[in-house]
Amino acid sequence: MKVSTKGRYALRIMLDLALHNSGELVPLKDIAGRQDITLKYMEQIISPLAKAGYVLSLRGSSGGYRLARHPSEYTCGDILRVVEGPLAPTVCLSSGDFVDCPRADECPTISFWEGLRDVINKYVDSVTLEDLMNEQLSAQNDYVI
Amino acid sequence: MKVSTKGRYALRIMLDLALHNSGELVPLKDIAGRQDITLKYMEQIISPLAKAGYVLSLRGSSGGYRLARHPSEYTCGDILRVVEGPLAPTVCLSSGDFVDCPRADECPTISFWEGLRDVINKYVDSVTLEDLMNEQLSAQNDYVI
DNA sequence: AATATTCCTAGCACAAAACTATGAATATAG
DNA sequence: CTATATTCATAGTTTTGTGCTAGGAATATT
Repeated sequence: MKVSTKGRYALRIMLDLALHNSGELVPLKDIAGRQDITLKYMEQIISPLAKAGYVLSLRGSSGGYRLARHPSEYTCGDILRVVEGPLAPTVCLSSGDFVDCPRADECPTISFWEGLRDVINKYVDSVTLEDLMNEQLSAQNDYVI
Repeated sequence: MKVSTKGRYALRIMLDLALHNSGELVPLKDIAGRQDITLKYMEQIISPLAKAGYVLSLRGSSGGYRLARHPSEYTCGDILRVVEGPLAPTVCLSSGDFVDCPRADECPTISFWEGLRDVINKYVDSVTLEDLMNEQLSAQNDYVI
């Protein structure tokens, strides 16, 4: 029941972009330095986020990435699902309809797992990138005072 | 974010025991037949459940397992945690206190993950083995009628 | 004594996760 | 217009975990 590093890193990358959201492009090298994630691994993680239109990119010198929307318009669930796939606790609930399992009809645990899937998704969709930003900013204030 | 087969099978094994809870001992071989799980793999899965006192066992001919308590006294969370370990979405939340992560203090996502851990555990602890039994039994009735 | 079970431990095959590596495409800067 | 800095695409590698298989000891019943 663990979220992979891709999911966790994706959240940190998006949060980093949100905190440096001046309108200018932020090169991955900068984020890599701040977040202790290798450049090459980050490229792989941000790639699906770019394809999903969550971040905008420009190549070449002084290129980089920036958010496509306001931080309040991304839920953590949005971001996690893009890099992790469906947030479902079983394979039979991952592929839209329960194609795989021959026991699906009579399965006494399926509705339990559906319930779990639903509370997970409801929760991760209740927190936005902006919420994480505020968390971060208030923690910094605590530190300064 | 997947539950392993151990967790899923553990639930099915416990449910099978609950549905055959006549007071007699049920040998794993019987459960293996009904549940399409190999005997040897089931042995491994039920072992921690026996050690946790969730099932009682007797060796030898006409030995087997039975539930230690009434089905209503097990939550799905209880069972899953015994075989899967802590139901936490990150390693840093799995080992009691966040020992591992040097970033824990300033981590802006930790409370998000704590929230996720909490909703997961709250949900899995809200469903009991008896609930699964009722699900199963009413499904069977549907089928018969 | 034979048999049927749980219990214990080790190993193995496969898949997935977590990176690393190489280099092409492309935009800017000087 | 060349050097440089970036994204983009793809493939390879290493490590870890999952999902089982195997063999046999211990123990209770028949």
